[in-house]
Amino acid sequence: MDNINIKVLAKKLNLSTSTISRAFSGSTDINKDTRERILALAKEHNFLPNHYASNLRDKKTKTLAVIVPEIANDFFAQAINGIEEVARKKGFYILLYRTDDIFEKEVSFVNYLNNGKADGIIMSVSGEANDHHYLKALSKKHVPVVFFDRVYEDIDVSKVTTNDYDSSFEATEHLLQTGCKRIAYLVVNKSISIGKVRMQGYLDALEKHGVPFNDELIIDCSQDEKINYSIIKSVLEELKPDGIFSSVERLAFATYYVCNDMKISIPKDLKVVSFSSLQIAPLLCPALSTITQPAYEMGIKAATLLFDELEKKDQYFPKKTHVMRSKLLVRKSSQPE
Amino acid sequence: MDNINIKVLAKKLNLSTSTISRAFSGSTDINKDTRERILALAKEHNFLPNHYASNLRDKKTKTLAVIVPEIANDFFAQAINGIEEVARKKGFYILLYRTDDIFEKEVSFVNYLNNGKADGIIMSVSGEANDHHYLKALSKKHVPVVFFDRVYEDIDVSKVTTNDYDSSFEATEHLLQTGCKRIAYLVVNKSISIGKVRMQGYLDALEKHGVPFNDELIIDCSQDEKINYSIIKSVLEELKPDGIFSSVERLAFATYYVCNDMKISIPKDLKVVSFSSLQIAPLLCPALSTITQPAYEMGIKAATLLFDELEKKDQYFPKKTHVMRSKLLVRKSSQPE
DNA sequence: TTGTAGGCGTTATCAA
DNA sequence: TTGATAACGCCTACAA
Repeated sequence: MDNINIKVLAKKLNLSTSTISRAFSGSTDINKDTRERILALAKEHNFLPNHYASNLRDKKTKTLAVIVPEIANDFFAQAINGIEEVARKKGFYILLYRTDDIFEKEVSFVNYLNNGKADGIIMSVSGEANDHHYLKALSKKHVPVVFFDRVYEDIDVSKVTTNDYDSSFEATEHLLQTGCKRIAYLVVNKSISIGKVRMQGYLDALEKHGVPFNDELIIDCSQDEKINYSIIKSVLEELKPDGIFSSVERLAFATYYVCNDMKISIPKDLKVVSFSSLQIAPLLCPALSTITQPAYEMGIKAATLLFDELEKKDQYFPKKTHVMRSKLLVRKSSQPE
Repeated sequence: MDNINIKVLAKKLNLSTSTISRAFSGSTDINKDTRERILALAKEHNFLPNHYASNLRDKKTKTLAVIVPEIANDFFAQAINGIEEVARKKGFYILLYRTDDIFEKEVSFVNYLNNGKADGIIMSVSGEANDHHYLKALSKKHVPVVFFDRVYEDIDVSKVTTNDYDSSFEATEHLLQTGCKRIAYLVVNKSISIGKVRMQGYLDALEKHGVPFNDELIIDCSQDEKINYSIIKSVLEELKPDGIFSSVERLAFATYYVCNDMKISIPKDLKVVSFSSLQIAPLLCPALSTITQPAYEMGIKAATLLFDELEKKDQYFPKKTHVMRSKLLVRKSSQPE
């Protein structure tokens, strides 16, 4: 019994395919007994209606595409958990895609989604704000998109972000108050929006406190951990900053490794604060001061916005930008002696 | 221009739908110019063949389902990375599902996959070895399955595991050699296979070294972090172990938190070793001794086995069990003074 | 090299 | 309450 479908069931029960179909659709237009007979036989044969065939008919995939730069990162892992939570309640499934922060991968995946593969997309973007026609094509097809955390400003979709500017400002100010004079800003790609916004908070805090801005201390890192290690190593050797403000978690880790090897003591010789949603930040050596975003809640919110939009497919849906609060958690790595 | 499909393209170009279809299938039975005209127009309209319709015809979804207990965990995150790597090269996509270690979720998702939703399944299981007919139903439909890390022994599918017994034995022996006399074994569900195997290594090491086994020191924890915290706290208060061997990463973290709060010094008062693929284990306070599994490679291997099986769909495919090596990495948390 | 026609499995519409 | 039929978009024999 290999290929089971409603036709086969119909024949076995001397019913029509439409009746079988109704047994699964929760329709009320069906006799209770009939339904039960059908479901019993279906169960016996482990039958469920073919998802792809149903989709072909109603153009509903019950699938959400989630696009993130990386997975092995507590922020995204928790955000995905939040998205999944909501999706599951709605009976939706998650198609996951990782871009490794490579813009081309993002484009190719989004294009792939362009023909009915998913009902909606939740993404944290990976590129710079230049050519986004691939995203505009989606909106023509009424595939709703929600950005979270990393967004393209020029695209009119709902967005879930955190108050990065404020947090960056606060973190930088905190470092200055602990006595730092030379704070390096670590960033992966300073021209994408998230790098820019976070940097602006840093810059403005410096200005407010009358600390001259030093271009050298903006450290543009890469995707490659080894390269980052050597970049940071030479920064510490040559520029001798007394504070590090990292816009991305893994650059803080790289800093820790370099400091371990160079016997630089955190926080005595160097204070470190980083954007990070690492749950075990308090367990690091020393405990890492973080700007922690409500990752799980952001996932929930992004998914909720997406479903709101999906459920009002026909009407115009005003795009919303939801800004959540991140928190500066001062720990040992940035404490004054 | 909302609904674009091959019919529309055909009409615009005065061609038949079959010709359009051929332009996308890489068929050679088509004039180069014709193909280019078609592809050009398609691109202009951002058209790609509808995945669901194609699937309905060829019964190929180009989708892999991945089922894991949790996502916010370096082991699984890295394994997923490995799976995705292979999948992407084959042009496949990943449908991700998280069970939270709840058996019912696993069953319901597997059942859902039972009707042509995915071409294959890679999973790390969440239940005990009892009723597995829901998995057997899959094999009847020739949906290949590969287990990784957490497996059901009684199901005949390919498996990718690590030498957990040896590593547990080695880790326990290591703790004994550093002078531990009372080693507690932390486990989440001691009756599932992975808990059992890891425990056996622990037991045998104790026996080899003539240390009497104490039932009290097998600590069965839960899914809930707060509950785990209090379980571990009372264990440390009342049973006063001098060593902890944790079969699961998050129980080691819980131990760290408890020790921080109770001012128990690791490794002086308590030595800790844990299964964990946490990449920043060396940065913890103190650096955590781990049994580290080759998570990424396991993902690669699992996906490769699955594709091997998919590509030989018609022939009989002998199920393979691939055992990879995990490594005991001794760090500060289990060092003798 | 291109076109015609039938069917993949389901469901909505309409009729009985 | 149930059944017949057409259609979703695509692909593949087969025919031209």
